[in-house]
Amino acid sequence: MKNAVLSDVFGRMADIMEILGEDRFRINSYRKVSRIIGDIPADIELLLETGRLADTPGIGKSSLAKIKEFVETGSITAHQDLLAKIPPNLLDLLQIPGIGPKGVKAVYDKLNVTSIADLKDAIETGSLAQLPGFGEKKAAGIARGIAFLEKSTGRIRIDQALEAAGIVGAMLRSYSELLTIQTAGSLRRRAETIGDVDILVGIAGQENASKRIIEAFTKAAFVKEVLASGSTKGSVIIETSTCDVQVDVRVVPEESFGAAWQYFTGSKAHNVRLREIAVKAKLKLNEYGLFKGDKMIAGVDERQIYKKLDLDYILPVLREDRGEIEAAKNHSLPKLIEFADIKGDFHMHTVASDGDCEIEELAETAADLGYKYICITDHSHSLAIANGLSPKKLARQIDQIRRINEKLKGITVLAGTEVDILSDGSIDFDNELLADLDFVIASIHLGQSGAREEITMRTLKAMDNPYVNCIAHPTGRLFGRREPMDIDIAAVVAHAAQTHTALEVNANPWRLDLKDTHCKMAIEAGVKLAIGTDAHSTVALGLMGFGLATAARGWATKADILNSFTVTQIRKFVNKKRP
DNA sequence: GCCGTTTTCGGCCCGACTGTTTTCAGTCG
Repeated sequence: MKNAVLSDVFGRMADIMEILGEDRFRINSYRKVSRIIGDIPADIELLLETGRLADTPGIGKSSLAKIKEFVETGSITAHQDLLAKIPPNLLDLLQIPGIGPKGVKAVYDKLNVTSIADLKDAIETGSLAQLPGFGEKKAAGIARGIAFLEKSTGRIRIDQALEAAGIVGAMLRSYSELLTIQTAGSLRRRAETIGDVDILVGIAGQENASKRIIEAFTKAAFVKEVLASGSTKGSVIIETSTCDVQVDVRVVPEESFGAAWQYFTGSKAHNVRLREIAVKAKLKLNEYGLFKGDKMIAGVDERQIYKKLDLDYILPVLREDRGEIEAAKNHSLPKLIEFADIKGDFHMHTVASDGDCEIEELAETAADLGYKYICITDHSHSLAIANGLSPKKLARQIDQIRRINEKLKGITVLAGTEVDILSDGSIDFDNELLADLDFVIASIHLGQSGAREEITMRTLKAMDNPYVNCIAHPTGRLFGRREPMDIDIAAVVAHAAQTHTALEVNANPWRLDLKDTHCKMAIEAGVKLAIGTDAHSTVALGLMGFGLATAARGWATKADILNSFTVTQIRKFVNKKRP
């Protein structure tokens, strides 16, 4: 929790310094520290104590002192000093697309604008357009930016981004079969949420073709608003079934496609590191290729970019500058979990609780996906709102599953439950009943707003139960709807390792819980991860890929993921904990 | 502010698009 606040403090210091026009390299350092702290899954105090923070690249003496001050006193003097230099609401202006630090400083200095409301007034009265360096068009653009900001919910979920990419991709494919079309950006990296959708188009030959493609894209029927339209790049807002999405299309010549794909996939931090490596090797890296002087030495193929920089190929899910570049240098990148490794799904609901379909339907769909098993995990009786099963009903479902298994070929249905962790940390079913199940996942649904100690205690106590094999959606977050519970993940991970309990990677794009950095933390502690789609329909079994990507973003290999186990191996895993 | 198989000082990644510019700054990714 402190990490997020601290990361924000460094970010805000950078923002203020930028408005004040201070040295941009210094500002960059603050931004980097902000990102690094935001990426750290463990509590910052712990890292500070162990001295590991001081060894972290990017965090120097000065930042370390500020972090120490924050941990000890709860605030940073330098931050307070900076805050005193600007009106409190001025930073809000930076959120508006179309106005940056220079613009914010100008409207503050010249028009005494100190908030978004002030800026709106300045646009309406025309005084913004009068300001040197601005003008009618710029003022109108900023007005649109404010409107967008007021309506937007911020970043979108990955399923929403994929829908937008599908819409634009289909249009581009129908425009010409000869185009190479790929998604890039945070969507390709399968980041947990997406800012805008980046689509890259490769064309062979003709000069004018690029401009025509951008024109066709920006004039397509799905376009709600054009943000930019040039000869190689177009940026628009499109409407999807659930929200408005910004989509950027960039066209590059085929011979540069690999370099461009690398470049537009990011992350920015990853790319900065790569270009630094290029510069050190007396090379230049941009979206058109890797160059030695004027000569292109890589560009068509993305893999060649990494190769020529003396790096092993880094999969998009790892490109966050979280140690993957160092690992690529000394050939120690993990072999990440792949869909082909997945043999089953640990979390799904049937009509017996709040799902839409029968056990057999789930089994058939899973078999079509190539799975060897599924685990049925309906809710338990305390979760009345989800029609949770009584002990009697669960006992009957277990019998039903045994009978179904006698008929099924090629796939095994495991009898399980998603049992509620009650307010005192006890489990919603008796151990006697749990002992009849093949696999038990436990989760908190009630009292999620409890204090940190309480939520953590409940979770740890649940893991002490010898029949609990996995904690489902450990933080309970729902993007845009519910903040994660206040829970000590480091303690949960340590206890999971101790009690031989797996942690779930919930694959639902609303959840992705555990998240990537928490997955990495769990893996480093030797904890197994169980990916569960939490499907309430057969279609939702297809969400596996999101959980898989999240685990892979946490550097998961086959050995870390319970879904790669056979049924026999799962029984062994379960029995190891049982009395 | 951070960092160092060319450096403890002097560097620090790269380009497209827009608008207000008469040669470029600001913003964005």
